[in-house]
Amino acid sequence: MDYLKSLNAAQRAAVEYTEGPCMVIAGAGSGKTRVLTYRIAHLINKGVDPFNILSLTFTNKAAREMKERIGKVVGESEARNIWMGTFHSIFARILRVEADRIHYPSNFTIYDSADSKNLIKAIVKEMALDDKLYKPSVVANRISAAKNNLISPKVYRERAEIMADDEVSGRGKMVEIYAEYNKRLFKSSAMDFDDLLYKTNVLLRDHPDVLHKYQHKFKYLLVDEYQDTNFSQYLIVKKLAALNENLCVVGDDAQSIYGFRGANIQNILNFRKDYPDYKLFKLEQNYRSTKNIVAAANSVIGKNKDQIEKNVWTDNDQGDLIKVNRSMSDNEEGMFVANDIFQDKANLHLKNKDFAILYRTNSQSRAMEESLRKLNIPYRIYGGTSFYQRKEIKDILAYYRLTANPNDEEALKRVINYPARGIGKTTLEKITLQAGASGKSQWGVISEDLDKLPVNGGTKQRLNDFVTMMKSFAVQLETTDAFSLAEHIAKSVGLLRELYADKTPEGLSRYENVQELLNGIKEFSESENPEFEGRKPFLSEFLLDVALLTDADQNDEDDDKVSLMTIHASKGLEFPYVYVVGMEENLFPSQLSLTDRSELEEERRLFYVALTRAEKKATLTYAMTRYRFGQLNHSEPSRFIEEVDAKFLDKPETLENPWEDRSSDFGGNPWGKSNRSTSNSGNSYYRNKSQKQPAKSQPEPTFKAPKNLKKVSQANTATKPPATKPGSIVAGVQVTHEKFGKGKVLNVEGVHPNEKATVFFPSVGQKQLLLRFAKLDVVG
DNA sequence: TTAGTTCGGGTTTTT
DNA sequence: CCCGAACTAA
Repeated sequence: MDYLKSLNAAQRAAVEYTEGPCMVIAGAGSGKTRVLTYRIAHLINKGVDPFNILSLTFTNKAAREMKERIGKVVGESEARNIWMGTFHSIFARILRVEADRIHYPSNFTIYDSADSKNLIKAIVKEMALDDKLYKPSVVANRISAAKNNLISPKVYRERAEIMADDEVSGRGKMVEIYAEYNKRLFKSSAMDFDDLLYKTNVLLRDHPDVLHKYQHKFKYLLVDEYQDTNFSQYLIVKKLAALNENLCVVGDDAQSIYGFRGANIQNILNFRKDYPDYKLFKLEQNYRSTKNIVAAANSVIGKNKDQIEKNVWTDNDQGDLIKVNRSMSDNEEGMFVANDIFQDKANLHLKNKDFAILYRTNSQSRAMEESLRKLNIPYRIYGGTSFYQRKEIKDILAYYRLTANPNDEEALKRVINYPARGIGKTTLEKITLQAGASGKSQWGVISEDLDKLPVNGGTKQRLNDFVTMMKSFAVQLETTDAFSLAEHIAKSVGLLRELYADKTPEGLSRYENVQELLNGIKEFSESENPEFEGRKPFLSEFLLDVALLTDADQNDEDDDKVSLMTIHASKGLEFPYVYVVGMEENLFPSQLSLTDRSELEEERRLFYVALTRAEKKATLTYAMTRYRFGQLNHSEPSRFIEEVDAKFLDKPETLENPWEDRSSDFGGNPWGKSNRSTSNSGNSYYRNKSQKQPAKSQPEPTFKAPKNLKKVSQANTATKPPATKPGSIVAGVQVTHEKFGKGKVLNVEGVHPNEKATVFFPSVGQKQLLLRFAKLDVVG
């Protein structure tokens, strides 16, 4: 048991205390993962069957990596049998097994947040509510909060204070939306993210035999990032652990950054109430960062009121001070960071992957990317619009989803008219209406009750063709392997062709993305997994977890690239050199957090997380001006810079005067002289300087003028009489058309208001024009 | 019904 | 600036 020797006293105690409840408070960089890994390895070495261990992590990637590390100690064949994954993926798996208990099919679809919001949007529209008031994001958050606190629509109605909240905000119909939303999910054989936890609670509550089964199965429970669990998750853990109480939770209250998602620090604080005889371990020695970084981070987090007392310290070197840099603009900030990386790399012989750039919001990546590209520094963005969120990927996945689960409403809406097949908005509305009235899904309506649908024959035919096509895919679900069917569908619906035809750079990348997805499915098809008993997996099996995959789960080629990501995404990671950019008021801390103490404290913890990612050196940067929604705005340095004890900062005097001449900063920068955008930024800086005021106060008159002009010209066209007088257009007359010029009417057919004229224009040839629309003037 | 265009509004953070 | 919704033209 060599691994025990590599642990310090506190770590070792936590690893060896295997029976009974315990909590490990793990300061940043204190070897938490190490403890978790060895604890599990230790359990297995002591004879615990891996099948009896459930370990819940925050990301699937963390689970994968931990399994790998455990495998190195106890052997891979043992490690693979541990139940390890995120709450969502583990309990989705269990829900599929036990689906019939809660009256769901086991192949239920998992709606991602975009699907949820679309459904909410549709419901708000159907209920004829004000979509400004009932914004999908607002409604989704409210429903999500309810579900995370195990409040069903029924309970919601009974809770006066919740209902009162809605009334006060003018959203009294919230609970009606919630109820309908759940109904529609069920009808679609779908669950949203929160349902995966909610329904697990229902399952364990209403089916004692099931609870019993899993209590026996999971004799040892571990929960990582416990500070980020919500009530729903807390209760699942509590129930599962109730029999054996071999529960070990690991976390750090100082790193709780998911309060907006319902995470509840109180879960940590309440642990002692649920398990009065619990054992507490504190990991306080930091192995990651320099003394300066640790002390600076401590000085920041000390400003928070709510926290568990601990003393994080380190034996590491003193290290560099934390550098603070001011730039004139967001672009210049990007240039500074890229330039700094470039120079450090050369001077200190570092690799790209030694650097990370962290920001509060995804939109900040752009300025960084541009600058890195200019210096040919390879980088990788984590998060952002994830691969699976891209339109082209969601479109094609929607076909697969609908094939596997025809009741999936969101999938059906996505593909029924894409690529365009003449089934428009009106038709879809009729289908939805009838689905609501009949209790059937939309698919049920078009596949079973098509003759009752009040649409014309052509539309009926097209709907029928669509149904026939989808059925032809469905029959192959269990005969054709995942890749073959996926490829067949992509080709035969014409999606691949349509994307291939688009030769714009964006179109090209869309096509490549779809190819990448197909490659992924191919890989999956050929993977050898005992679950599939020697045959190739089916497409439905590929779909099971796809909604739970995120960018962080993408294969992590050990490329030598600079990492760019949000601070949230950086949790649990570490890098020698870290830049925290956009250190500005209203950005970090976020504007939305300023009115609420607990939210501001969460922002501060976020800053703490950012700082403690750094091993050797941290750099904080902020810009005086920043583009937001395409508009230049003035910004102030973040209060968090002030909150770091000044003795840990390298904050040059020159920062005091924002308008001094800094043009020499550009001397010897690696961009060279020819680079236009460098000098562009310089120009904007000088322009600001000469006006001696920040750019924000400029009212931008030049911006508005053309807008007004446009409006005027629009009004003019609107007041023009609709050109064609009824009855004046007959075969033989000469006409003029705004675009096509002179022409001769050859024929007029159809009855009002659908008269269609065939007109010959010497300029463009023969045209069919609807008189109701076309502006035709009779000549003479 | 569809395609093309304009308009308005949005930015936290993510399983 | 960038997206989707709404509007407009055919």
